[in-house]
Amino acid sequence: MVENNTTNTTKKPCNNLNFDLTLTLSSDHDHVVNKRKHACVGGGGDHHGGLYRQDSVSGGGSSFSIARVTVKREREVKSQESERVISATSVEEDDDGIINGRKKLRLTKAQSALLEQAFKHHSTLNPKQQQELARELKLMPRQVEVWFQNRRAR
Amino acid sequence: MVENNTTNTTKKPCNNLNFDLTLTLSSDHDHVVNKRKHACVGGGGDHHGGLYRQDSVSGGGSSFSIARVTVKREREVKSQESERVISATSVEEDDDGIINGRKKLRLTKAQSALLEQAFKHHSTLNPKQQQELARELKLMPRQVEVWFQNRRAR
DNA sequence: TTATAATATAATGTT
DNA sequence: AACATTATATTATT
Repeated sequence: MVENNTTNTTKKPCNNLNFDLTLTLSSDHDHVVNKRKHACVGGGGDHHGGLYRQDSVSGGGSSFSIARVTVKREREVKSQESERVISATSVEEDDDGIINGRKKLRLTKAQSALLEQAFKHHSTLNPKQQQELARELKLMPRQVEVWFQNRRAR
Repeated sequence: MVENNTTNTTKKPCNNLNFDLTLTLSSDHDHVVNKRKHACVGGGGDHHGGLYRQDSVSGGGSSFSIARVTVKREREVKSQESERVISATSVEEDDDGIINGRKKLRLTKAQSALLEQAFKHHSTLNPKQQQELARELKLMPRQVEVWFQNRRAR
């Protein structure tokens, strides 16, 4: 057999359940983005760990739901009406979820900006800087690291 | 999920370079191009392959065409034909009124069917299969790849 | 609006 | 860490 292609990708992208709730705030110009996800009851859970969640807000150990703010560029609206929606994604397991498959988090503008700034300084970070940055961004060091790797790759 | 390929290492070292050259052919009718505005906070960091239409029927006369040549060089020489994938894309107006930019092609039924079949076998393809499939479908490998990605995501 | 092709990017794996 | 690939989210088009 010359071609041994046994890439057993029996991974089911069955992840957690997402609730979308929309609330309106007033702020700059962001936009509504609502995405439907399929809900899956957490059954298997064979996934290898590796991903972490970004969250950790003061408040103790209760489960907290991260809010992903997806910003979308307006076409050419100059109205300063402010209506933006924050879709908060509630996850059932949030303690130290290793149950996460491959969640893709979207960095906020602030986070990206900060990362960019840091990138301008050094394209690579020392562990110390990495930790620091991660702390500021409320991200795991690994995520910061990954970001830098991806950034370098562009 | 680490499947070893000890017997075969037909991996894709993927040392590809992309040349993109644009040639204009008899554009006697100007039209509005699409707008691909994407201002990222990253600031000058996006590069990704463009994907253009293939399958030109070349019926009409007035069209504005863009050709993108993608030359893939492989580090590992193959005993067989080393085929460089040259995809020249023309844009026509009859069958698909697609202009450059992000054009969305519509797959024919036959194409979809074949892709579906292939998908049933493996939800992912190795480069070789991808190339083969692309060849049969008269599509660019990239498009096959994208199709599989989207299919998986469903 | 829905469906889907195409793109961008976060995360993973390999070398 | 670079490099390659996959997964997922978002954008754009029909």
